[in-house]
Amino acid sequence: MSAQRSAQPAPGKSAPDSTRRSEKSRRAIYDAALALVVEVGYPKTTIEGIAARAGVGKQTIYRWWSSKADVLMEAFLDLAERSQQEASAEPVSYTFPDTGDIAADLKTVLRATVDELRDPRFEAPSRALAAEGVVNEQLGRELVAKLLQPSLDLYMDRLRAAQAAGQVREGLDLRIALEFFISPLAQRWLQHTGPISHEYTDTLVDYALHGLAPR
Amino acid sequence: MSAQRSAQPAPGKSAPDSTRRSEKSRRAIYDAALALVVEVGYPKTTIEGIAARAGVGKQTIYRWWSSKADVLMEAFLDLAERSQQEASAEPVSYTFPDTGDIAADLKTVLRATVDELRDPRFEAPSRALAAEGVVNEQLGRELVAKLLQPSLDLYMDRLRAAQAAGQVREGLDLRIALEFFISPLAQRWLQHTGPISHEYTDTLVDYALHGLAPR
Amino acid sequence: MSAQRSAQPAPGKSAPDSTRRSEKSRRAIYDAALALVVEVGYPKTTIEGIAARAGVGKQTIYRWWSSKADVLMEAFLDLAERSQQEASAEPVSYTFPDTGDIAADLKTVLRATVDELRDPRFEAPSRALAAEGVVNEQLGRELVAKLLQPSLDLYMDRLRAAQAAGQVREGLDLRIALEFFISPLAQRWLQHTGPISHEYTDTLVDYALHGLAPR
Amino acid sequence: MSAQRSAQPAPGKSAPDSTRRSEKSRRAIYDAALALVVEVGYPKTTIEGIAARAGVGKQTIYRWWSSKADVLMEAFLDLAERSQQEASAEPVSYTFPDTGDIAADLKTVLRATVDELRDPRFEAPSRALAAEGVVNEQLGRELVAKLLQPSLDLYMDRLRAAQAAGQVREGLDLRIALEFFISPLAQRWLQHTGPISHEYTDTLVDYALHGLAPR
DNA sequence: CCGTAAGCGAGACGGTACGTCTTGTCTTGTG
DNA sequence: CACAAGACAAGACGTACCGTCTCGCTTACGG
Repeated sequence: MSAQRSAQPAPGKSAPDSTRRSEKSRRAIYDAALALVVEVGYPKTTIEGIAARAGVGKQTIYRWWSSKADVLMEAFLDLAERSQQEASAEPVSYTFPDTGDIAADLKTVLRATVDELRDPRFEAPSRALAAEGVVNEQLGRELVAKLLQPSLDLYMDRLRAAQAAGQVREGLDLRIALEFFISPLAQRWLQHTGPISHEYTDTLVDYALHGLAPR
Repeated sequence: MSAQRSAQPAPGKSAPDSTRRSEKSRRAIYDAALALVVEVGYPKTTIEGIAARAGVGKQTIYRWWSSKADVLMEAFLDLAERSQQEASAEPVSYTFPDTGDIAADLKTVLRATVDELRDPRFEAPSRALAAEGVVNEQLGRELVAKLLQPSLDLYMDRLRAAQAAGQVREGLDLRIALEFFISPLAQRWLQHTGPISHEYTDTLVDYALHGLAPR
Repeated sequence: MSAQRSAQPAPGKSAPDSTRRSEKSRRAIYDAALALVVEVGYPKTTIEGIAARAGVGKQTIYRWWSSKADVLMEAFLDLAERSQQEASAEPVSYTFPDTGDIAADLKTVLRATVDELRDPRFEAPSRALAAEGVVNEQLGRELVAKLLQPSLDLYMDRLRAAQAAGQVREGLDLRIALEFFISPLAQRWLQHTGPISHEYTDTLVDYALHGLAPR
Repeated sequence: MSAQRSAQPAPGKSAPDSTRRSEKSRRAIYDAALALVVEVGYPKTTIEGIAARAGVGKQTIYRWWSSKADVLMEAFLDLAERSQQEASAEPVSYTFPDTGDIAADLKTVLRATVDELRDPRFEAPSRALAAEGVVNEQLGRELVAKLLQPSLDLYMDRLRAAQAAGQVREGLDLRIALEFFISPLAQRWLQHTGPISHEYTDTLVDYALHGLAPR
């Protein structure tokens, strides 16, 4: 992904030949990066440390990625992909449950999200990336596009179905409606403004749907 | 503020005597820190740089603050205080408008918030601190307590008044209700998930109040 | 001594009033300086360390001395004076033995010198001062004048007496003759070019007197 | 030389690979160190200053040397080697003149030594190293072994030849005899106890040989 | 005998250098 | 030619001292 960026002409520097890239090194770097972020935290995770732990030369990292955040982002995307493939038969894309009961479906998904946000394997790198994205707009947008947007699209689809089924008022901007479910949880998690739990997301769904329901 | 922290026993290191602290240096450090964050960004803002720009020895920074984030947080709190005092007759505390129309009042305040989030003087340090808070829970909580909570309390008061006036349904958890106004804006700003504008926050208020209104 | 230097007009800075000087502080500073040089070595002996150990403000040191070497020099002179007063009835000045046998007398004195050079109470500060004097000519000359010269004068007197008694050839430059006894020992001690012992100095005396004896 | 020291196991820190060492940096560091010692004096010569002047990172100094004194010692040894190679056809070792007249030969060599001690290119670093050696026994012994001993050996050889030729008494300890020529000059130079000149060393030779001559 | 001006302990201050750590580039061999 | 290894220039880190500068507090003197 970053390799795509690097594959751009990159004036003056001839781009590396990605066909000869060592898959073993890539894996080792991902693993080292994620492990270090979990163990010592993002700020103390250094490129040198990743290289040493991965048994890789520093140049191998600089050749393929442009920054520590870039490494971590790819490592995390890879982690997310792999753990999805574990969890589901379908290779790449999540599916959003559709039992016909929009409230129940949203609660199910949000409960799963809460669990994920609390899983320490995910929490450390997610926070690190989120923090980086707050300050670095380019990386932030990339994160949103690659990590967040796919999920949001599934929500949107489900909400559209609910709207078609008359469970959500006509004419609503679903992008904004969606935020009533997502953003409060996001903010509590990002800014430590409150505890997150299944009860909390359930309440969120109830309150928000109340406002979205047809009159 | 940091002085209060430093006033804790601080085992092994005798705490500095805050009565002899140089006010001039403190001011110069605040100004330098804020200016540098705006000019070169948070990661490239260094303690050495702040010291040099403030015309101050590094030790004077390390004596009174524990980290770059700590310096910036106090500098920002100080900035916030000063710009409030400029803006209002009342010395320290904001007031939340209460025209009797909860929708209008919320829109007013949120529009002001949008303006503030876009003011470059505020944006750079706020983002830096927010990012730091995402990753560093202790600092995150401190930020929330000192910067966010006072504002949230004013929202809560206003919502309670609206509830008393019958504009908001009885029995609602206002802390959660509040998040419908605050969190979507916060997330859009923090994560660059969407544009923020007066129109957006107006819509937010309309949608959210719809769900909170009495049946 | 340094007070005498400081008592010079010192343009711009009014000289401190030495009549009001705290004797207790001076003593404490001497003791601290000597103890630290013995314990941690000269380079790691700092003015701050001396002040802290002496329970004295830094300014009290800077008021009366111009440098670490200056403090140590006075402290050492004081030590030398005190240990002389212990050792002899006569208050200040050494005496050089005169048994009529120049060889025996020189051997006696040089043996005592060897013992002193090996006394750890003296060795650390002496080396420190000597080293400083190698590099800092002004201090070096001061050291020679105050510490070395008085002893050398006694040697000269004794050699003159020996010359009068016909034990040393007429017409010799005694200042140079003297160096045959003193310098080899000095060099061995200063530069670690060889071991120093009573046997060594005895041999030195024998060899040297051989060259100085009348033909 | 330091590389040899560094080649010791050096527990915990893997030793740097001296085959990849930058010769250019080494030269630049030597030059900078010597120049700074001459220009600003040893105490004001800092590692940072050397690095800056040599256009070298500080780490490059710390990688190969353990202290300022260590750098200077190697720089000085290198200087000494280079200026010997300039002066003589024979690559490394000095030669001591042997005209058959021991007095004349000693005077020649000592006059040359006096000239060297007064050459400002040599004086500043020599004094700095000598001073360091007074206080730091390990470094002192290293200095003696590497700088002084080779010269002393040549003296010894010459004295042995003189002894064989009947110009010096049998049975004398030549190591001690040697000191009559060397040490007085050394002390005058080190401790500023007297002026040094060709006349002085000539006298020294005359007086000392007098005592060493056969009866 | 009382104020006032020193010396004093304390320690904050603007600085400089320390020795360490990391960055991103470059170089040297190996596979 | 990608790679592991790691030397290199650069520069920030947090610490230790430097020498100067207030602070209050004795402490002795001089009006």
